[in-house]
Amino acid sequence: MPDETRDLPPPVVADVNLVSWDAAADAGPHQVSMDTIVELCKRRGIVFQSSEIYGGLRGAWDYGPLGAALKDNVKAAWKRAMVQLRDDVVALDAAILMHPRVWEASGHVEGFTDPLVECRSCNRRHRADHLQRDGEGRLVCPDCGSTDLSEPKAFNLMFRTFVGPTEDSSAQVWLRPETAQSMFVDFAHVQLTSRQKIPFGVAQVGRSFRNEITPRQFIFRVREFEQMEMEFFVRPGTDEAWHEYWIAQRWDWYVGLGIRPDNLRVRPHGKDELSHYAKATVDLEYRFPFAWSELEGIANRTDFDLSRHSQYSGRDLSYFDQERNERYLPYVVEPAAGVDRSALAFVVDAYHEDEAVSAKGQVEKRTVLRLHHALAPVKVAVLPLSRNEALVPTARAVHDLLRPHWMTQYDDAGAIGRRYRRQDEIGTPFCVTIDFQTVESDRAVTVRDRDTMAQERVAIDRLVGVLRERLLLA
RNA sequence: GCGGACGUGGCUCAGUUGGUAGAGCACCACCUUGCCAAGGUGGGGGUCGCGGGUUCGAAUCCCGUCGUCCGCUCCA
Repeated sequence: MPDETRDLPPPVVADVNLVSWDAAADAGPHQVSMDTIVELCKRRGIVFQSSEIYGGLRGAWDYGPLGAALKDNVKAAWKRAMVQLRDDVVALDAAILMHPRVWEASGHVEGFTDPLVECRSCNRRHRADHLQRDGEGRLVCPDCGSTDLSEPKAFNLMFRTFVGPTEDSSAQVWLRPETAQSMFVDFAHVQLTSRQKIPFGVAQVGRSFRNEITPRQFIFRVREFEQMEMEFFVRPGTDEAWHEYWIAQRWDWYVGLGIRPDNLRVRPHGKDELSHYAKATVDLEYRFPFAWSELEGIANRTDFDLSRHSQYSGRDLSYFDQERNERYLPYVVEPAAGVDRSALAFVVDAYHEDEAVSAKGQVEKRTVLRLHHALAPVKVAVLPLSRNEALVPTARAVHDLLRPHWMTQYDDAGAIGRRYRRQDEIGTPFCVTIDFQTVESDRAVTVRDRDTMAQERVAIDRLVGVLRERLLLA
């Protein structure tokens, strides 16, 4: 007798903020403007425009030293939660270039390259060359009969390139518009070699490319971006429960990394909004300064993808469930997140302006990025109280002590208060300060907390241990 | 894609009716202070997004182009 609950998810303990779509709720209050975020990112070398000295390229952005570290941290946190801490998800790192037939099977070639018109009455899209015309030669919508159609447009949202030296059509390939397809195409191979049983998932972080008509909102909508996608293969009939499960899991991931729940919501897609492959989709949305916008889509893709790839490749991608003694084509639940969007949301949510009392006793504005420790680009800054020659060698030694453990910065330029502010602005959780007492008597340093600005004196011998305890790295 | 606005040193901006660019902050050096930013002195850095045109002469006028923002559109 098979255990009927074996392939079901654990119960969902949901405090998920399920909301229905409400356009009126669109204009929420924002603590910080996008301009401020963009300016901070540019000024501190976190993110700036690609190819800027040539005038820039639309929809392409470069991550500077701190941004690269932030982005790496986001991806690492995702892989840790999705793969490392789980028995039932394995990783994949597949090629961006894939056999062109993949995109025929997936529906992307059809959907992306034909001249399409959109009906302004019923919002359906149709191939312009398949429509009838009325007596006056106007195209007619086959669904509602309206002639109010948009001009035909080539929806060429995939980037095209060529393998090999010749640019003939047989050499044409696409840059992938999503990472998901490699998980489907490689499904059987990964399942076999990893000895996974359904339910299980395949996770991948990687670049995708979409020739968006209108890149917008800084790094929110771009043409080259990174995705964190996981395809979770389940037995048909258990898909809806797993869908709920993953919605809750993904919610917890963002909240666990510091996103305020008030700024996060789950928006189920309406029927008209569903993709061709999906039975149900929800968007996990963040309240960006410009609008509530999608961070991640969590879709029930059914067996659409495996079925299509079985059909197009001629390979049987069904799965034999030994325990149930039955063969079936697995259903797929897919949490698909954007790295760039998440990074942006983490920065926006972490941005705070508070007040601090200056050396002169005046209340001054302080900008602080309250990033989760796991996401902060720099974990510890080492600051000698001054550049005095009595302090510098010890400060350097302390820095050398810490840098094997974490990403650190050493800074001795300018007043100590200014250096604290610099670190606050990039979200460094702790500053370690070396003063005269350190070298003259107690061999201890002060550890200063980013959020409270409180300081504690810690012996250098205990420093690594204390910081390890304080740093919440996952 | 359409309409509007904009594009001056790393950042934020000023540049009068066209005559070959300034400020604050930042940065660097030195001095000073030394636990929560912007004290002193000195210094580097821009030819005004890019290309073309008008003009004796353009950051300043015109055209094109690239890019940014807003609205609409689009958004697998």
